[in-house]
Amino acid sequence: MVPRGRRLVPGRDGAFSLSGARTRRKAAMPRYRPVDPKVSFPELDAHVLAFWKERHVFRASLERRRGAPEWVFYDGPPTANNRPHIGHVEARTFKDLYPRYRTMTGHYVHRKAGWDCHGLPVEVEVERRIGTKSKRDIEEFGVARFVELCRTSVKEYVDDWKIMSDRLGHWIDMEDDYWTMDPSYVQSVWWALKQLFDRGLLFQDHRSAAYCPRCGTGLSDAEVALGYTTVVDPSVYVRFPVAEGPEAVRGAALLGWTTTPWTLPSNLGLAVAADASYVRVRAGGEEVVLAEPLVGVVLPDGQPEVLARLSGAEMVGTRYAPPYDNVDSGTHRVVAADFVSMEDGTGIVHVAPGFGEDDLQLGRREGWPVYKPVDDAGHFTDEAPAFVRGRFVKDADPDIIEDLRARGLLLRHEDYEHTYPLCWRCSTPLLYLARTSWYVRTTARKDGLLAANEETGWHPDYIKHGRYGNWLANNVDWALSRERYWGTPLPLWVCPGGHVTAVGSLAELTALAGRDVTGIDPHRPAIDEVAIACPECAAEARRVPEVIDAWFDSGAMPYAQWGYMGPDSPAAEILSRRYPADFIAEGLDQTRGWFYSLMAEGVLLFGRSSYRNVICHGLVVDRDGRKMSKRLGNVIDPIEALDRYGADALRWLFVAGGSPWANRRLSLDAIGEVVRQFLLTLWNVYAFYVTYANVDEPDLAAAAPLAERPPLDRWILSRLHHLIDDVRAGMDEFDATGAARRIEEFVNDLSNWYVRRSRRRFWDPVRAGAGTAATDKLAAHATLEECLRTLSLLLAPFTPFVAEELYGNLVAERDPSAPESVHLCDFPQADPAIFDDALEQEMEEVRLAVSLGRTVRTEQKVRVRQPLPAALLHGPVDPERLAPLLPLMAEELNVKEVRFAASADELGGWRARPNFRVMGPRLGTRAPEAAAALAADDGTLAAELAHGRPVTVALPSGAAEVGPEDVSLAQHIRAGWALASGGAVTVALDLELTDELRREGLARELIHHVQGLRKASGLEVADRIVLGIEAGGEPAAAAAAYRDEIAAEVLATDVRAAAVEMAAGSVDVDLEGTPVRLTLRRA
RNA sequence: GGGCGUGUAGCUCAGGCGGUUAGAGCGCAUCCCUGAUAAGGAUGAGGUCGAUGGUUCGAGUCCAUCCACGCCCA
Repeated sequence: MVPRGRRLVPGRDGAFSLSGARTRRKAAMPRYRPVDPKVSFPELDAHVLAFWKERHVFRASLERRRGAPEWVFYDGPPTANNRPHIGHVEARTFKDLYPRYRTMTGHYVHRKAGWDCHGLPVEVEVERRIGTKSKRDIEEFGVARFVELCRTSVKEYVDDWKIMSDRLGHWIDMEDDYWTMDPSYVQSVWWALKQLFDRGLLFQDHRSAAYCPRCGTGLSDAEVALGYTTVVDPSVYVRFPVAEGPEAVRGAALLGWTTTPWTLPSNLGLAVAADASYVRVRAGGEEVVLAEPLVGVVLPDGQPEVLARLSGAEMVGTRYAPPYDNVDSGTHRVVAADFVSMEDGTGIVHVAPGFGEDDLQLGRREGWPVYKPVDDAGHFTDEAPAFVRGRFVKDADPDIIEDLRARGLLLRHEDYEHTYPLCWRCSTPLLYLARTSWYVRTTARKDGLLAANEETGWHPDYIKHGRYGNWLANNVDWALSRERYWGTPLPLWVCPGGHVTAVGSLAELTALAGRDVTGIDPHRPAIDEVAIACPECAAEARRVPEVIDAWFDSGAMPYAQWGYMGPDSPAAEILSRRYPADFIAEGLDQTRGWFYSLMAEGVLLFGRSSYRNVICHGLVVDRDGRKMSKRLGNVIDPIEALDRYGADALRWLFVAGGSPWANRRLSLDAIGEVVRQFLLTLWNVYAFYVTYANVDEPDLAAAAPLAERPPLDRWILSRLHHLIDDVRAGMDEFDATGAARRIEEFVNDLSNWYVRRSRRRFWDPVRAGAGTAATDKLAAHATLEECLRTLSLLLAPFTPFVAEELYGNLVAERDPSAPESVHLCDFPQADPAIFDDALEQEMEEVRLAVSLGRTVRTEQKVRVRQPLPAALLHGPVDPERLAPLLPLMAEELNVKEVRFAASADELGGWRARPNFRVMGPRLGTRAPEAAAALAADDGTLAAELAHGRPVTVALPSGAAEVGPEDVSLAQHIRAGWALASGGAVTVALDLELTDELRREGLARELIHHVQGLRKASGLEVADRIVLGIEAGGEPAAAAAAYRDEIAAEVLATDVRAAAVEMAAGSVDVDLEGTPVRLTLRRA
């Protein structure tokens, strides 16, 4: 165990050593651990991870909030059948970010990891390995062996996930995690299913399922989706002679259309669109009925003569003669259905409920039987017409078409190209067959689901009433059963008498079975061997063969992760505290997956959704917008990316780089950019601070109170406190991206204005000796330290590693009373007393003016090292308020003074641009005319407007009055003038140079080159030197005139006009055509 | 085929309620600054804002249709 206050830190040489017992204690405050500007973030990660592990910081962060209000997070279990990819890093980033934040704001955020173990993907993975191709193969292989391999496979992949999560800094409890295959989890799911069964929400019905006749197995929806291809099928137009119906159709034939002729012997009805228009036409000597918009397509030849017209609704109830009389269902009539399309076919759809899903549901609505003269292998049974019996259905298509033609029922036959699913294993066209399935009656709770959705905070919000809301609005019952092996067994036992018994636990099963089965594995095949006596008739009941949809497992995690088995179970107390979740986060692809199963089970079992807020992030794609896949070879390995750039870079990229909702085009370069742009900028500021703080070890506690510090300090601290508010506001409304962008802007301001403008304050007194500047230096140190310290806290949830490093060095390693980790601290709270909105506004004006001044210098090709006499400033600013900030501007622009122009007119002419927001509505179509007049203005009109006087302009459509409010004014810049204008602010520079100023400029050149030489010679910042300046002409005169200033600036104890002997470094430079030789050595 | 989303500079992305001159970073070119230096600043090149049509005094923004890509569903 490492003693308190000591921790592993990297030494200067990159080696890690124990630190904490400080030996160098010169002043009131100890030195900081030196910071290498050439940081390696992956190395930083490694030692921070070691620190967290060593000190059990995650556990401590939870312990610290024990008893505090809970903020509930649920981990959506990843399917453990593949290695994690870079997209999972995004999900984990958000899963980590918000819980860390809430912990820092005073909540107890329990985080239990979970793994989704069951399901077809796992089976497929194992099948690939052992080479089985069908269910028969698996049964020959042995279900017990097969299931064992599934279990092993899951465990292997979970290890990969743990490594990735840990490396990313994702704090989640991996020790006490939940596995959906654990017996306690399975039994909790059983409890839920029994609840549903007891409430009449679990029932058996038919379901249209895709079936591969070659493999002899049903396919899951996901598998079917893999196999959509363009195929050519027969397209047949068939006559259905009307037997009885409205006048308009009597004696004609209804014209139906299908691409599956083999389903015609199973026809039970015809469907039409109620609000569409249908016509009876005479064509080629016969009369047929079809949808009006399709007449031209179906009957292109001849001139079909319209004999009658009626709506689909009027056709409902019409009876017709079916093409085959093998079925006597008494159903052969026209019904209305909303799936009838006017895009192709005839607008009259042949309905065979034994096959397609639409047909099945329509038949269910109409109370029709599920007629299916086809066996599970796709062969016609004895119920089918004699000439096709025993044959494979697809093979029978040509014979059926021929038979229809022979009997005069076929109007037309052609080829039809469309997308249709093939078996992803063997490319055989799939058949849709009605099979029995167990369902959850979610439609009975549809109102509850819709209400729960309304109360859910979706991020992004358009999911609620878009993708997800639409899905709920079209809710159908949840087809729960799967005829597979590796899954939660459906806990229903059925006796020969058809009595169904739902079993809620192994204990219940033990009671029913009359033997102790509490120790058995609740999976196939072991569970299938347990028979019970039917409670109703005492006959032997066996379990149904199905397992359940793995989505039900994952949706059960709110209660099953605790092994909840009802209000009397030991887990009831914990569930009452941790239900529902305040927050979940997963990818957009989960909309109809986990987001649904989680909400549906919550509503069905507990009457409410299982989550309050959800972050639904986009997917990661490659830089061409393509999905990342092994096949395309465009995957980014998360571990490789983490090892190369560090975890913080990836995390920051996902949070701050673009919208979380949109798909992300990701490349390794983009990650590197984050490092340079954000992390290195922050690191440079940090390294800068530590370097100078270590030179003279200031006593920060003695710094002047804020009100007495310079405006620059008050400005950055006001910005800092506004930042705190902004970050909190963003995080509270799940807008981490907005919060991160505010932080980015702040770090930019801190680095490129605060530090840039404060640099001298950190070292001047070191060189000049203590004096009046000492107070100012202390203020600078205290201010920058506060900024960095606060940033470490603000950044802790976002970039936990670099935040830990900053906090450790700046706080924890110096103050034994402070928490040892930034993640054990409270999130900062803004102090409104520090806000100074006026100052922030004024600083913006000054920065704009500086930018304009730089523009002038660039345009005039006058380098910044050359001092100029004055800058002239004009704009809608308050000179008095701006006055304290002018020294900043003078220094940055290297001018002797900044003055305000008495009037803008002395700087240049005016230009007025139309302000359409005002002028547009007022002048309407004449606005463009007025704009043209202003564009043609020579400055006269603009000058009037600039002085607040309205003008009358002559327009082609007549005179119009234009007032100052109709325009925005800017200075007009004439070529050759040393002046620049942006918005209403104008800056001019006085370019008149005296010999005096020229010499000062040369002195600054000399200083510049000496500083470069110092560095090139390997000197430390505080080393004193002896300097030799060999020059002639003006540079020599400048060196002589500014000897003391140069000496002070470059820390020279001696400045000579000759070469320094034993020089540590020398350089030859050219100053305005005069050669100069500089030499120096340590004093 | 349907639903939802996305499409803005070579690349990654911003662009409250419509306001006419569309921005940032990276990359490129030129210049500048610099004891924070593998940073920073200025200027420039680079855009038919996916396409077409419409509404409006005015459209990247609103409407319609279409195209491409992604996800989900068939």
